[in-house]
Amino acid sequence: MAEPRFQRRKEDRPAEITQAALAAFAEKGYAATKVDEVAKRAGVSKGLLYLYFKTKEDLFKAVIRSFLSPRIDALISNIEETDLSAEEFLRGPFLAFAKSLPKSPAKILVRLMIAEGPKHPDLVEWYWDNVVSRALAALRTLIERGVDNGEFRESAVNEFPQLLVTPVFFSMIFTIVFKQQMNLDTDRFIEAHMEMVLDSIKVQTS
Amino acid sequence: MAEPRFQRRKEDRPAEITQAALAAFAEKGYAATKVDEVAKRAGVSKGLLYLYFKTKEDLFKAVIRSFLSPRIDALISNIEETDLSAEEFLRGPFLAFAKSLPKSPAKILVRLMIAEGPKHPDLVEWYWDNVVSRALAALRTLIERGVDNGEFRESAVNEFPQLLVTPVFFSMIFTIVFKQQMNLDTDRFIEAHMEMVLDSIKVQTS
DNA sequence: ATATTAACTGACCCGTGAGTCAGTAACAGA
DNA sequence: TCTGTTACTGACTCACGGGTCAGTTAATAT
Repeated sequence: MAEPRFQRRKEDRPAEITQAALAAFAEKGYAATKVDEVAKRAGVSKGLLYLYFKTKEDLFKAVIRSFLSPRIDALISNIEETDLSAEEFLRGPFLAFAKSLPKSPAKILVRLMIAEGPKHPDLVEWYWDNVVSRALAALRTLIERGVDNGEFRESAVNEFPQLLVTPVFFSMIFTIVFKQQMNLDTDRFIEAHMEMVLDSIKVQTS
Repeated sequence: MAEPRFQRRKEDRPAEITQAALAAFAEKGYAATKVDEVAKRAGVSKGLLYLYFKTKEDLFKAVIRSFLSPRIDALISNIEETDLSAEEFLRGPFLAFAKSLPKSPAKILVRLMIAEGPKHPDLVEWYWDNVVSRALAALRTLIERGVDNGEFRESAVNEFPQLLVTPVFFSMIFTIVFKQQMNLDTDRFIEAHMEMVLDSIKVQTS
């Protein structure tokens, strides 16, 4: 009759805890978030949390890893398998992805990486290997394809594919830090930047 | 004869302490930096630090304020008083300033603002009022001057002067987070972006 | 029913570091 | 040289939060 005080759900706990931790870190940052608080959000005792994650830092790393990998994998395979022209891909799927990021929880993770990265070098290394360098390589491939096609001229974007992505990061940070002060229209901001880039690298056809 | 154990230097202490705090925060971040450690770096006891700054948070705010104001004032009055054309100004003083930022301690402060900003809303407000909004306004004026001169066409940069500045922030963050992984040539990166922008907004004269 | 396993709880421990304050000594003035 | 002022010291307090563990209870097997 009496409700059981808890259930045993070994499988789901880690994901639930990670989710709760993301929310908590998002609100308060890493250092200011208490492990107890994360446990409470996940509907779990602190002791159990320490059964699944050895330390608070360990939990932090798990949060980052579990949320970033899927997204970036999707984009990369998208680039590799698309049969759109380079310009079409940039204007279509890439732009859509870029515009979605500042609205997604990813922006929280980016902030956490900036804030806590220097204290967790092995996490940064993982992040570089599994996310950043792969994304940069994929973008570079895309641009080169455009050059080979005769769509784009050879330009600094070949060397610095980051130039495609600066307004995305800017938007994420700007909206996090200054959300009380100003409401940046990130969609139009990112579109405008894309126009500038294409203006500059497209081969004139007239 | 015996060396005095300390000197009384009311005037210089605050600046020395802020300087020490900047260095410490830069290395470890805010939360992980101990007040004792800041005091030690400044060659001062913890008690004295608390004579000049009421709390650790107070110290943090003082650090931000004292280092950012001067730089931004210089840039703004520069824009207002220059007799260069808009393009000349962008290619000259503005570009030089933009390239200098990722190499200066300013990048540390930017990281601190991102990391700690959400926990210090009044600091963010000050930063917005005294630094960001003024800088944006000055840039907007500069661009409009260019349009009025017939140098530039009307473009998204009028509405989003931030577009001029995205690679600067990107460079600062990228070099902080990934300094072990990759050495971004921030000068060329920022120059390349400037070229793209000018390409895109310059009125064709040929 | 009973025993066994292991998922789970929460009170406790203890290092850490922000902030205090009673005392000390540098400097100024007489 | 003595005296008053106050810049300065550093040992101390105490709240806080990461991490532990002895015990409890849900689920499973016999």
